[in-house]
Amino acid sequence: MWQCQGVTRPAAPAGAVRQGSLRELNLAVVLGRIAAAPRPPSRADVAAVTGLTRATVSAVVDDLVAGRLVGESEPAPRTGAGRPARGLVLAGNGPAGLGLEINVDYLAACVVDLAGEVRHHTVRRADLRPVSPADALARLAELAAVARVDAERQGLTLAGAALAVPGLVDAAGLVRLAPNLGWRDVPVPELLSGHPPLVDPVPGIPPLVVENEANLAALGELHADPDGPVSFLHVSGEVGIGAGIVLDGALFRGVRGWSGEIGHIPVQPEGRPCRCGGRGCLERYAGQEAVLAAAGLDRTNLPADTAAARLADLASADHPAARAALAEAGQALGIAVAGVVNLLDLDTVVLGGGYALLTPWLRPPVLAEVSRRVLTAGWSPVTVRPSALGPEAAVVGAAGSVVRRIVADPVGWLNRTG
Amino acid sequence: MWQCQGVTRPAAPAGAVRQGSLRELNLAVVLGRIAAAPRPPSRADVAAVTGLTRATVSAVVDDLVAGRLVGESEPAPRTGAGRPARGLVLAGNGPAGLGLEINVDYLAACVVDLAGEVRHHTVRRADLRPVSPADALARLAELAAVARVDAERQGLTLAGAALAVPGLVDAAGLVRLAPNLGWRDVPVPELLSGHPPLVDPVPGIPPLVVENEANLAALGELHADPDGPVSFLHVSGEVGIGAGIVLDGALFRGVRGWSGEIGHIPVQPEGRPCRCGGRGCLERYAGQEAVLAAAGLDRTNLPADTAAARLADLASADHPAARAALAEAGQALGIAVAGVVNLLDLDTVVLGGGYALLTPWLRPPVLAEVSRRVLTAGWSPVTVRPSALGPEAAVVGAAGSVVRRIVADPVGWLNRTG
DNA sequence: GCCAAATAATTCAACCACTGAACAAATAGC
DNA sequence: GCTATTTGTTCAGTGGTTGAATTATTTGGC
Repeated sequence: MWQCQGVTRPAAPAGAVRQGSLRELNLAVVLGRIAAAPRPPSRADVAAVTGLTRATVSAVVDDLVAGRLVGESEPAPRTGAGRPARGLVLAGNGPAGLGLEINVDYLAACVVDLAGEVRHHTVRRADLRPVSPADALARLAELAAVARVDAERQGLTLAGAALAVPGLVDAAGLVRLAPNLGWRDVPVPELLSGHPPLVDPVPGIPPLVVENEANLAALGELHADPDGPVSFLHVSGEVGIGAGIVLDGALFRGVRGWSGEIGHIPVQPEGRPCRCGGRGCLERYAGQEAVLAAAGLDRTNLPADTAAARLADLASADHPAARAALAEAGQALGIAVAGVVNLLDLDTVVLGGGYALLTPWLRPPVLAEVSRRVLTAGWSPVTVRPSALGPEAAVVGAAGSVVRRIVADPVGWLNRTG
Repeated sequence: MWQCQGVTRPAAPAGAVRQGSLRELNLAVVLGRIAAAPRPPSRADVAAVTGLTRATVSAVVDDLVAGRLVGESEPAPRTGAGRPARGLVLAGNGPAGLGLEINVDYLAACVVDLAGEVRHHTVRRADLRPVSPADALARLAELAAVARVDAERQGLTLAGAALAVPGLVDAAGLVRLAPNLGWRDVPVPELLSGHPPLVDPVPGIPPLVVENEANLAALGELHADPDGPVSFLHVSGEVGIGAGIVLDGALFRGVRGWSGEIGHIPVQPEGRPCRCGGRGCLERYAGQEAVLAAAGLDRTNLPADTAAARLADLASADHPAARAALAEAGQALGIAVAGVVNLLDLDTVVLGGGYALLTPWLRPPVLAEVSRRVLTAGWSPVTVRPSALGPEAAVVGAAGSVVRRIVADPVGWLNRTG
């Protein structure tokens, strides 16, 4: 009688449900089930799970197969008596997503197919700070062209691209600020428009999304582990510190897409001045520069992407300054994370980017601060674990965001004219 | 060509769309449109906005009118030539929500109809700290019974109830901890089960939801201003400090419903010890107790609910200690809010509860810290404004959460057997 | 005062996609 | 080889939307 449940998000009555929407919605439902299933399901399995009849599922699957979104796995999984089922899998010769990344000392491109498999991956190391944005994007376009050729050779069609950038991006793809690259107000889509198109346009799928790398890394982590938590904080420790917030299986971007600036959460209100204008920001205690300085390392002759590995080596060898530096960084990180957990009630924190390698030394102080400062820590333990993808999370997440979009709404792909 | 847009939440393929779902979904769509319209729309208006045909809208509206969810406003709005439209309004004689609140020094009950109008409101002042949870809930049940009679006298049917509690509530309605009430592990639904039922059961609508007051207050604020922001932080300053986070028009509750514990965000990592076990929590700098002490007021002979008014009076009269106390509280609040805004990229902060009255003195220091510490403050101003509902936000929000649920999913009400 | 234009709401045959049951296909076990 | 069992397809039936035609009710011009 006194059944209780939380105040849930209202079932969004976004748009009206027209006649044809029925099929459109069920295409997404069936495709989503096939994508989420641990092993290739039969039509009958899908029908049982969704509540649709087998007749309907068959009809929907026919459409999906005709549109190269779903294939049948020939060696059907055997169960027992009865006619053997034909397993349904996401097509490996249909649409794919192009992931791109520009970072301080490398460019990267990768291709991910519908099933989430990485089918192509290139990283080109280069210090991009002295390079103009236009030149950097020109080099990126070359990588993209190579990726596209490789994808087509494998029977894939690039349906969209996402570019990870270490900075703040607005809704139009303008990079407002990427401090570590030295970029300010760089109109990425415009600068790329002179180059050959990256992808084949598909209705409903934006050809290029420019997004903060920490956000895309969080998405990558989300999709890397289908059985993982659906709500978590992903903290990327690079030169700066960014965070991606995943809530209920979706990236939370904030009002303007600028969420996750955890690096500027105050951890010592009147502490060290920060280039953001504030004082005592987390970045000044747990950012790469601060940790290297505390460990007594000279960052000028240490490539940014090897700093974490170097620190991990030293810490493994019981180097006292490195250990102390990581303990201090972990404590600062823990103070910020405690605030986040108090605010958002998350139960999982993923340490990504450079932090992934350093998890053994960062986790204890982070957990100590969390258990001390989080009101609900007694009832609900917080898990702190390293990223599964590490530094590749952003590119892979970028490519994955494209295919996820197609899985969530396959109608555009199915209706494409090409 | 290079159209850009953010990585959006995937269209949730929650459940399969069966044949009948079509009508169910459209009932919600049409009802939602009628609810959201600034003035009573005609059937034709709804058809134009939703994209459904007028024939369909008429059929759907017939169902809604038959189910007492929608009525026709007799004095139809005149437009020009043509047959006059009949305005559609949410019914004032259909379902309503019962809002309840238990706080430190009062009990409250209110009834809100589908349109969001408050049709009944009672507050009973009493210090509930010395009262046992069972007795407190017994008194609350009396208030509820009175509210129910009044609602029925007005032709309303109570379809569900929500109870606001100043504490942490789990999914089963168990109040794990309500420090200022002195409650710990109070099974509210069980204690209320001996009393006459609060509401008439409706399928799909939980008869009683127990929820944190700050969360419900944020919902109240959301519905109080239909043209207001859909994402904001609502900070309730009472004895403790709680926050409700509204994202895209929905309350964000966290993994276990324990989000919003902004009072325990560290603002001085090694500062004043807090009863939560941590140090330097916001509550120790901007909570009622801290502010009163800083202002030189004795909180023991000052009822909790008049403390804010007293402070506002003193501050208005240029009382130096009160001014200084509020400046210090505002600064601490600003540090915490800056962290939240950096993390979530919100552009609106609503000061509620006791803070509403104190906004003139809290806003400047809060804004100062925000503009100093938020990375994106230069491009995106943050608005800090007082709550529109003030201390009534939680009860009204509680009752409103019930009717919102019905509007979002009217099928349960329409299919009820009663 | 009457008629045309305009807008609102309803009616109705057509159609689309799902439903449910029957049926064909394919295998395991006896 | 026969039965039980499960998968997948076929097909008439049905619910709900569609679009056009029709009715209803007002304004405005002559």
